[in-house]
Amino acid sequence: MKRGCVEEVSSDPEKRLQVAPQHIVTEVLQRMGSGVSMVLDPTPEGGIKAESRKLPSSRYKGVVPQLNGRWGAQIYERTRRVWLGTFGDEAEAARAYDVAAQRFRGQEATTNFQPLSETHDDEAAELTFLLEHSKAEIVDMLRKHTYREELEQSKRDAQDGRGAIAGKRRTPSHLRSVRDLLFEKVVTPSDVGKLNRLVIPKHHAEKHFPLKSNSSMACKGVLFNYEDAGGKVWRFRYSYWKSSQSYVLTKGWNRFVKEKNLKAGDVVSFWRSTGPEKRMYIDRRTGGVVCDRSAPPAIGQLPVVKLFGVDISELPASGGDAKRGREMELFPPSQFFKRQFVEAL
DNA sequence: AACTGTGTTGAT
DNA sequence: TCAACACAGTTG
Repeated sequence: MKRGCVEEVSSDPEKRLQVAPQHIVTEVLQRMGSGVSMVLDPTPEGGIKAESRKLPSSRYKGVVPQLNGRWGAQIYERTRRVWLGTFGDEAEAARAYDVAAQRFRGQEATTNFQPLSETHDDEAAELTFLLEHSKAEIVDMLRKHTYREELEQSKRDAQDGRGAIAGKRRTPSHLRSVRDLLFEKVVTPSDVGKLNRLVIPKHHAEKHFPLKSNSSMACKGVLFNYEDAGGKVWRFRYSYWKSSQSYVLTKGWNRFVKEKNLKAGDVVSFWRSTGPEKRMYIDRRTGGVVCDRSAPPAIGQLPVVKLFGVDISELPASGGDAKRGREMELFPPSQFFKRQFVEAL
């Protein structure tokens, strides 16, 4: 039910209606809190109580009703369904579908609303944003309802670093494995406790992750994407807490602690790729051992390619084209340790 | 208990 | 591809 604070800051969705809702006509029967066919709802609906159990179809493509009155969004890729999350608002679900459709199928995709056009600066930026992220990343953002927020952040970032490296291409993955260790921290009890935050030592924070003080970024924080040794992407909110005058990773940190079973005394290290991409990596190890700087956590060079425990080296590779598998950056939300989709370009 | 999203199927 | 339906698996 919670919504991202920056929700729908950009383009007005209503003006973008492209595919007219086909069945505006029969506004569907109100969904009573009842389930599909299980509950014998005694509602005196005047004789159509049989129908009253049926879920209302959505007028939007890719949107399906949920029993609780919410809406799910989904898109199909080949034979597989890719779930895009649930939404309280039907149109919001439809917008999620549109985002996925345009990332999965390009600008020609059929959308519920006006598709993104490169003629508007704003929408061109969004198209770029879409291409800069893998399908899995986009889906993850949609499911977590962080898409708008991350899009806006990327626009802000683009403002800052505009100029020199305008039209550069994506760095090939084999060039992304070179990483510099930025710093590491032995986590304290409070870092792994119920405070749900990691304090970044001030000197490291100011050196590697400077926040312009007084900027909105400093108060509300920014989102960081980190990749772990398994290739999974973690998103953390990074911000400055005035009260304690400290830099912290907040939202998202708790999940990392839980999933990695991080304990006080363990060491987390932060890395950055040396290429122009400036990808960031996070790694962890159990307490005490000194890190070997010459051996950064490498992915993509392992003999066996594993994705969340699933060996993907056997997946169909379609003609053995080397280009295939370029974008195998899967990182399904932690709940799904199954092969959701491996995208090839 | 409430909710999410997967398993499955039939229609297009 | 797609949505409808049922309901198992998760989450709060």
